[in-house]
Amino acid sequence: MNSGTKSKSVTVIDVAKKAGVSKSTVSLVLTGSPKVSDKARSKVEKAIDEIGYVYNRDAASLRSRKSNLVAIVINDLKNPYSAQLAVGLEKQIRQMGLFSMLVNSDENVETQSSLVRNLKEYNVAAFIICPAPNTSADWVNSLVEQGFPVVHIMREVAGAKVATVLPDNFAGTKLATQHLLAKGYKKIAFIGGNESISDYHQRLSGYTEAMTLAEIPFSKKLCVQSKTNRNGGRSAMEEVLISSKDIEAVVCFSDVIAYGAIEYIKAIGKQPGKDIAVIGFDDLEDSRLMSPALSTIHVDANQIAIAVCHILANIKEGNKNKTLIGVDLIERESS
Amino acid sequence: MNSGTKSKSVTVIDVAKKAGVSKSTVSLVLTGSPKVSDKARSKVEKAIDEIGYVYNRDAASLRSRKSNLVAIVINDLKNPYSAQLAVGLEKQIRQMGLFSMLVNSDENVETQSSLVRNLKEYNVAAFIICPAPNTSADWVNSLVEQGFPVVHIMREVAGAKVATVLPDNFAGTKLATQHLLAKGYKKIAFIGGNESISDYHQRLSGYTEAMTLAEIPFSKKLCVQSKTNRNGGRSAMEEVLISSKDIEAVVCFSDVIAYGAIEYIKAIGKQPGKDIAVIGFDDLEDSRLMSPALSTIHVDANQIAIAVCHILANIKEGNKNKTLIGVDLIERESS
DNA sequence: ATATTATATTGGAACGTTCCAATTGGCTGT
DNA sequence: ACAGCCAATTGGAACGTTCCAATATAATAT
Repeated sequence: MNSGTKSKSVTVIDVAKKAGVSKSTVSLVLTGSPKVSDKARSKVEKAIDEIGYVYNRDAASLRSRKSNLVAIVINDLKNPYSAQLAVGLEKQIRQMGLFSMLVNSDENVETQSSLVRNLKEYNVAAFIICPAPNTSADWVNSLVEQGFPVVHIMREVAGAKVATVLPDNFAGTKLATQHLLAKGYKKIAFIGGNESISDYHQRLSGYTEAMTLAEIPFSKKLCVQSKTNRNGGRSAMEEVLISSKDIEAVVCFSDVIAYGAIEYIKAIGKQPGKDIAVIGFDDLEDSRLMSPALSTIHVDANQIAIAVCHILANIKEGNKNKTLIGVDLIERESS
Repeated sequence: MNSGTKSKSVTVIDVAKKAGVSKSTVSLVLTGSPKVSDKARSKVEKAIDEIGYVYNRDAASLRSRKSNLVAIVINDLKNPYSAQLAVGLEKQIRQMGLFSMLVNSDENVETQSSLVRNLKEYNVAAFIICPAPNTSADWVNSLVEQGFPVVHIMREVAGAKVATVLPDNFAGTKLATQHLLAKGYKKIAFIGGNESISDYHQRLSGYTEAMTLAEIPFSKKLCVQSKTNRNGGRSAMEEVLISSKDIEAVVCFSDVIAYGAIEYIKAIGKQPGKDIAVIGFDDLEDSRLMSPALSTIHVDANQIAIAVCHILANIKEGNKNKTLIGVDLIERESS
């Protein structure tokens, strides 16, 4: 198709005729102006219903140079936490009286920039971006310089002059590691995730910080990177167990990684939570339901959404700050 | 904000001046017309780069009454299969040279109609809808009558005059059930899902058909409905085991339901795939990786996306047909 | 050469809305 | 009764693009 040609549209002028007022008055009603009389307003509203008028936002935003479309650029919709976040953002944005559209960059920086290029043409009012790996600061900064409000979520781009909302990754894995230390475990691994994304470094240093404070020397062998999907967790667990058979506990980069790790632990006939303690990060819904239920670091997606919308609402202030969202330790059966 | 006022926009006229041609020529270049000389085209393209011009689709679609925006209205983005489907659709639509925007109805019919009302204002060219439960045929039909191309996916709305693409649910559960029967199981339950959505009935009848053909009398007790999330599967499994302790196998409404069922089976100390066989529906990525790996009915999300785009491309034919996507039995450890 | 056709280019009108400056109408106070 | 004022309403211009009919240019045939 590549076209959606509607026959002949009902315009504001048709409404005006039907209601016996001028098109300007109709426009005022549509934009919710307070300076229109109740009588006129109800006449217009009645006419709109009768005549089946649909507001044409193309014309409106062309003329007014305004938009209430917010783009949410998600890195990977298939990731359950991303999906949860997207849903939370969507709801929150709608509550602000704005409208959101969701697109998926699939962790691909070229797809991401192509999407954003298109979205600019569609006159979006703002961008909420969970940046794909290797997103360049220059790219983001130029987007901002062009006048687009931009908020980053979950990941930081070094050098980007952009407001960023993300969980307190450092505190999270520190908490997780200290929880395992308190249980008496000493040989603790950190598995999953990939150094091409900023949260990896933060989560890794939370772990090393806790280990260092406990005066346990850092061992590179105990840190194994992987893809961020379940399979990645599985093979990272396998790899770390090959080099260090006596591991007592693992801090996982995410819940999904933990799922994979638990799969592998079960597969070799050991019991997660008993033979090897496991703790995740995110607190997905499934983590509570699985068995053994997964201990994890809870990150409230709604809180992130609320913080993002707060920044969006005050974007004129030119907020370029980092907002850290607090995290909670959730202790379940796996640790 | 509620506005994204850009200072002063660079227009097609500025490009024309810079390139030394008329605005009409620039427009022809932008729309990819073949009737513009190579020389003029390259002059224009150079000017566009130099001057930093962004195409204004609001103006374009206002004037041309065309749009290449396709809305994907998903029922529940948190559901992994929906997410997979959404990603597939997005990619496929982009390949057609169109642009897609994703919104989430959250299984709520009011949210759904509010979203669609808004999307109409944004001049979308077509709607791809996975209808929320209790979507009315009248509502859909009026959308079609207004001239919007509409394709339904995954679920049918009785009485809706709309092209629909969905997996062959009936064949799927029949296949699944016959697979279990061939393994020698006779006491087979069907759990999960909810009669408010059309695929439930189709999947249920695939099961009953297979049972009837095997001359096993239908027992209502063996069919337990539930919410479509993991928890639903868990409690459905629990419920069906209370009334019939001797169940040998379960056909699950979906993989997610199967995950819940397997949780419960493990929780009561039995072995899924050994004590009780389990088969799912969808074939999520995790199903292959978990242990025991889940037997399931594979439904190719990309094939669905391709079928949808095919219909979209030929929408002028007024296609109102049902397109069934073939399914495959995937035999793994759980059965 | 000129007439003919095909090809490229062009300026003005139009899409449906909002903005602006101007007008109308209803009050109040004198 | 009239000036003054505030509130509500209004018509025309403008937003940036595409469409259309017309013109300019190039290529071919006579």
